[in-house]
Amino acid sequence: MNVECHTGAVATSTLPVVSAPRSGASAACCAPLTRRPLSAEAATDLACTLKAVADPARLRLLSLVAAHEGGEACVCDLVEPLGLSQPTVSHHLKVLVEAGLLTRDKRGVWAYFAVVPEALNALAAVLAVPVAASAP
Amino acid sequence: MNVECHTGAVATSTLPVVSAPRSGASAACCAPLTRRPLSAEAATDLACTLKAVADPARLRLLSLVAAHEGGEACVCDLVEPLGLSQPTVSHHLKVLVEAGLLTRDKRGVWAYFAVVPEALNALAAVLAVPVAASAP
DNA sequence: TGTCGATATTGACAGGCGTGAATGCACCTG
DNA sequence: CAGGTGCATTCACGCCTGTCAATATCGACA
Repeated sequence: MNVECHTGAVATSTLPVVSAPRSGASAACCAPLTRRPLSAEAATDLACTLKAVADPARLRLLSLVAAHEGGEACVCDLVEPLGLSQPTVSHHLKVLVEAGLLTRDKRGVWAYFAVVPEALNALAAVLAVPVAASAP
Repeated sequence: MNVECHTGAVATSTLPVVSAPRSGASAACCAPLTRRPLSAEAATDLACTLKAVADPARLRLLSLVAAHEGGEACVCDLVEPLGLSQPTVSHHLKVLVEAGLLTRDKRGVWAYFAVVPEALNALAAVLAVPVAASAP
């Protein structure tokens, strides 16, 4: 497992989800995981994005940011409720941004983060099992 | 991060998804991640299940099993396409089973694995962003 | 310009995790 | 019963990662 996890695009495929917020939009937009085997490369990419989400601190960050007033929050809003140090929170936020799940908007001294719904929805779409997954 | 990741139930909440395949069904069945902050405990549980999925080998396993004839596959069907050793494949399968994402059915000498659609769908449901996540 | 406050980066450490070799176990078959 | 086969477990190793302390960077403001 030495994967780099570059930008955060998970098999961007050919059709972007909505309008590619950054470099590579988000998670595999239209590959229902089940149905047919993933290629090793596609699996690696998907795993990169999932790894970004598979952490309690980052899940709470996503949750906190989304639930925050205006749909955005700055680091100072997040440090206390998480109970982690500021550098650690900053680190997790960076991971989420690089995975395309969060956007960073620096206004003055503050950095405001907001969730990218398309990214989360794309992830959900990959995991979801289509109605007839095993019935050809 | 020292979390145990016991059975694989992610905040089973009160209403089971379909009929709890094992001990604790699967992933948080009805908590849209966004909307309101996750508790530390809920986040830990969710992360446990997500960690089980956030691995290239295990993603491919899920994919291979689901796409396999009959919707089930035994270890010997999976070792070669994955390119990993049999013990490693067995290890990954165990992780997926303990996360409630796969079922193990030992018939004679062979162990047949099948995906638990409810578990994957529940995971997807948690990640998906409801239509109006930031508009109260 | 100098200082303060908010955030990001670096360095270092401990623990977790993916991996394979070797081995054990259960079940079928002769 | 003996041998073989499919799968699980144990052990050990190395990389990855989450965390914090210390420090750097950048913008606001007097």
